[in-house]
Amino acid sequence: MTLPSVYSPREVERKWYKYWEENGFFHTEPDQRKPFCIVMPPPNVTGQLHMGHALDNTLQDILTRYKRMQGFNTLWLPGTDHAGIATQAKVEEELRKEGLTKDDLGREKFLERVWAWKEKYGNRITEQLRTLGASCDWQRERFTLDEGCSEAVKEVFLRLYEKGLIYRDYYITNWCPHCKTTISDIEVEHIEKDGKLYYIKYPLEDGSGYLTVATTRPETMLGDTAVAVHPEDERYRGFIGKNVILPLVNRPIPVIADEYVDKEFGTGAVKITPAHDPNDFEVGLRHKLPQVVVLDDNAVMNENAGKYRGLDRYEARKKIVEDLKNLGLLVKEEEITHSVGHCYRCDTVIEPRLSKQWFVKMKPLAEPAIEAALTGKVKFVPERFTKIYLNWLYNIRDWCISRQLWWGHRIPVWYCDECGEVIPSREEVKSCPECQSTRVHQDPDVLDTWFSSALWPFSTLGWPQNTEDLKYYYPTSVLVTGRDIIFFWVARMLFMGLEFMKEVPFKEVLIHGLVLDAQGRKMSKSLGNGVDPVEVIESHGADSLRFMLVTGNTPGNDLRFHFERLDGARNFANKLWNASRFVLMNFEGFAPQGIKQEELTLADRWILARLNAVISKVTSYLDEYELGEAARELYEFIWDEFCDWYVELTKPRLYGKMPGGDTAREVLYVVLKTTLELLHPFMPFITEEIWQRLPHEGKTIMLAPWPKGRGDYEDPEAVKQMSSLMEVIREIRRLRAEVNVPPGKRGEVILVTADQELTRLLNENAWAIAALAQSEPRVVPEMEAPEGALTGVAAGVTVYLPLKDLIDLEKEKERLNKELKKVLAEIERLNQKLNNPGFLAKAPAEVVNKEREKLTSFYREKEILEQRIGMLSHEL
RNA sequence: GGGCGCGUAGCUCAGCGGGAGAGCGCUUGACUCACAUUCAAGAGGUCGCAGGUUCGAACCCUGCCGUGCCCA
Repeated sequence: MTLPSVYSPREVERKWYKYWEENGFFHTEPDQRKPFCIVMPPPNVTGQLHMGHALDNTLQDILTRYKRMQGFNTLWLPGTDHAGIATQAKVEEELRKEGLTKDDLGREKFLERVWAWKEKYGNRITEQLRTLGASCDWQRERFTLDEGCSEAVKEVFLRLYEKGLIYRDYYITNWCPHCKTTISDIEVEHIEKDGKLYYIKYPLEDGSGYLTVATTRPETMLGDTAVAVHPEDERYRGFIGKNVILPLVNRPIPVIADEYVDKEFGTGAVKITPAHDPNDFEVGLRHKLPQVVVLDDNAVMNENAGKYRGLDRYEARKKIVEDLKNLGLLVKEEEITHSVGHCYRCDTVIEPRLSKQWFVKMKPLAEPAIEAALTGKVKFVPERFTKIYLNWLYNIRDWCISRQLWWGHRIPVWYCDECGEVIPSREEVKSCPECQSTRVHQDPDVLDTWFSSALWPFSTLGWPQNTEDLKYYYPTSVLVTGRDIIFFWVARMLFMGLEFMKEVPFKEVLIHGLVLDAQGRKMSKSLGNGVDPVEVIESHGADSLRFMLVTGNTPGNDLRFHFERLDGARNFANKLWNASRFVLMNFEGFAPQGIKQEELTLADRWILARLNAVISKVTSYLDEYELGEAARELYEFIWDEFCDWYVELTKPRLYGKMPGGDTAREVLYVVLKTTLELLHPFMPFITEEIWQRLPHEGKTIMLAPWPKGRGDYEDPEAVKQMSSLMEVIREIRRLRAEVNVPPGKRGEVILVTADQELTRLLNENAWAIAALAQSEPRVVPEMEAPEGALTGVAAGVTVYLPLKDLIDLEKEKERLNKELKKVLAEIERLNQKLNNPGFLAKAPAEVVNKEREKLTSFYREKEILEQRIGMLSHEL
C-alpha cells in the first residue's frame, strides 16, 4: 500500500461525505436510547456560507459527532430561514435591472419570482455546509416557510392573539426608507456620528420674546406640537403654559413641562415631535399632544410639510435651516457627535415614524424566560451571557412584529371593509362574521422573520401536532450560536418555547464570538475583508479549517482569522497523515491480536498511559464545551508524544534491529486508532480516511464507540521513568547542538549515576538513547569528567560528552556558569519558601514534599556544576 | 451614562491559586529510510500599573490606565 507523502483533502472529503450521507449515517429516529438534539440556527436560504456559519456549524458538528459516538440518539436538525428583508431586497434588485418594481408585478407574481429565486439559490448554502462536513440529518431539513413551519406560525399568532398578547396599535416605530418597512428596536444599530445641533428661536405668542430650542433634526419641526422644558428649570418656569409660534408653519404650540427634558442639553428647551421621535412620542401621550406626520414612506416631506412637500429629509433640512437663517431665527449651529439609528440590513438612517403596527406584549412572556435563566433551567456557556440576556429581558419593550414586505408569513387577520371588524382566522376569510359582507381583505403585512425562527426548536419537530419527534427530542440539548443574536433569536426561542411547550427549548446555550479579520475588524461586505470558507475548504480542506476555527480560542471570545494558523492546521493534518502512512507501511500482513501486557516495553507502557490520560482529558473538555482545549490536547499528544517520541522509538523494533516488532505494531494500532476516534469530531474526513485503512469493525468511524480509558493502561511508574529517559536524551541533544555536532556523527556519552534504578533504566534503554540522541551511552556509578568534555545534568544524571577537539573550554565554562546561576537562584527561592514557617504549617504536605525534592535535586545539580567548573579552571 | 470582555514572548492567543506555555516569526544545525506542510537545538516575558487578601498571586479582591463590544 503506497500513499502519497502529502495529504490532499479534496477528493477524500468529497468521497466520505457522499458515503456518509448515502448510507444514512446522519439520519435518526426516536428509539430507546437517550436523545441528544441540536437544532441548527437556520442560515438565510439564498445566502452563502461565511466564516460565522463555518465556526457555528463546526462547533455543532463536533458536539454532534461526539455525542453520536458516545451512543446517544443524536439528531442535528438542519434548515434554512426565508430571511424576509434580505431575500426580498435581492429579488427587487434583480427586478430593477429589468426596469421593473415589485408593484409592477403585483404581489402574487412577485412572490412567484421570490420562490423561483429560492429554488435557484436555495441549495447553495446547504451544499456548502456539506463541504464543511456537517453531519446533520438532511432528511429532516426544514424551511421557515414550509407548510409545517407556516402552520406553527399561524397557530402561535392566533393563540397569542386570543390570549391578548398580540395587539395592533399606532406607535412610533423604526421605519427604514430603503427597505420600506418597519423594523424592531433591536434591528436598529446605533452609530456615533458627527452632526450639528441647531439652535432655533421660537417666538412667544404674546410677543414677549423667544424661546430657543436645540435640535439635530430641524426638518421635523414641521411636525412639532409642543416645546418642553424641565419642570424644575428656573430659567423657564415663567414660560410653562404659554404658547409659542412654530416658525415656518405659524402654528401656536404650547410650552409644557416634562421630566424627560435634560436641563443640561442644548438650551434646556426641546421641541416635541410626537410622530417622529420615540421620546417625544411618550411625552406626547403624557400631555395628549396631537401627532403630525410630516414624512412619507420614502422619507420625503408630505402634505403636512407645506411648501417643503416633496423634498427629501436632508434637502428639507438644508432648506429649512436656510429659511430660518433668513428669518433671523437661527441662533447658531454647533458641531456634536450623537448616536444615529441605522438599519442593520442596509445601513440607511432609520426614520422614527408613527404608524399602525402589530405588537407582541412582552412582559408576560418575558417573565418565565427570566425565571428559566434564574433557576438554571437554561444555562449559558460562558455563564456571563446570562446577565446580558437577563438585562435585555428586564428592560423588554413590546415587539413590533409586522413588516411591510411581501415575502414572509402573512398576518392571519382579515378586516371587514364594511363594518371594520377585525377577523383573525386560521382559514381564509370570505365574508365578515359580523355583518356578512364579502368586502373583506387580509392584512397586507407579513411577520418579522424572527417570529418564525423563534418557533424553530418545536416547529421543526412537528408542533402543533404532538408528534413522536416532539415528545422525544424536545427540549433539545444545546443551542450553539453567536453572541450577536442572543436577543434576536435565543431569547425569543426561550419565551416562545416556554409559552407553547411549557418547557425551555434547550437546556444549554453555547455562545461563541465573531470571526474577525487579521486586524481584528468585523468581516463585512463593504470592507471586503471577508474570507470565504468555501475557498479555504478548496485550498486547505475542511478538516484544516475546522481545526483552525476551534483551536486557540475560548468560548465566547472573538477569533481573528490568520492564514498562518490555517497553514498550521493543514500541517497538523499532514503530520497525522504521515504518521499513519508510517504505521500502515509497517502493517503488511498485520492483524491485531490484542496487546500482551508482559511484552510491553517502557515506551509502550508510557504511550498507553498517556493515551489514557488524553482520553479522559479530551472527554471532560468536550463535556465542558472547552473544544479548543480538547483540540490542543490532541494536537500535542499526536505531534509531540506520538510522532516525535513514540513512533521514533518503535523504529528499531519494526526495522528488525530489535525484537518486539509485533508488540510495537499492536501498540501503534491501538494508539493510532484510538487517537483517530478522539480526533474524529474535529477532523472528520482525514480520520475516516485513515481509520478505514486500519483494521476496524463497523462501517464508519463516525459510529465507532467513543474511546474509554482502561485501568490496565494506567502506569505512573512508566510515565515517570520515561520522562527521566526523555530528559537525558534531550540533554545529550542539547550538548551536541551546543557545539554543532552534525546529527550524522555518532559519539560516546557517559552517564554518571549512583542510583541503581536509574542505572537499570538507562542500560535497558541504551538503544533508545542511541536511536534518538545518536550517542552510545556508557552508564557508570561514578567518574570524573574526561578531559575535554561537555557536562550536563538531567534527571539527576551527570552527562559527559567527550568531544575533545570540538570544545571551546572558555565558552563551555561560561555556559556552565550561566546554568549554575540559574540553579542557585532556584535554590535561593526554594530555601526561602521552605524556611517560611507559614508555608510549612499551611501548605498541603504534598506541595511541601514536592518543593523539598526539587531543592535536593537542585543541590545535586549545583554540586556537579561547581565541580565541573572547578576542573575546567584547572584545564584552562 | 450603564454593563461586559480583553491587556501574558516580536505577532496571534492558551493558562486563571503552588516551578511562566503553544503556534507563527526569529537564530543555529540537518533533505536522518512517515513527513522539509519535516527534524533537532536556541534566543526571547518585573504575565498593563498600583494597592490588598493569602504561607504562596499571571491567576482572587479594589482602584487606575489602555482597548474593544453591547445596551441606553
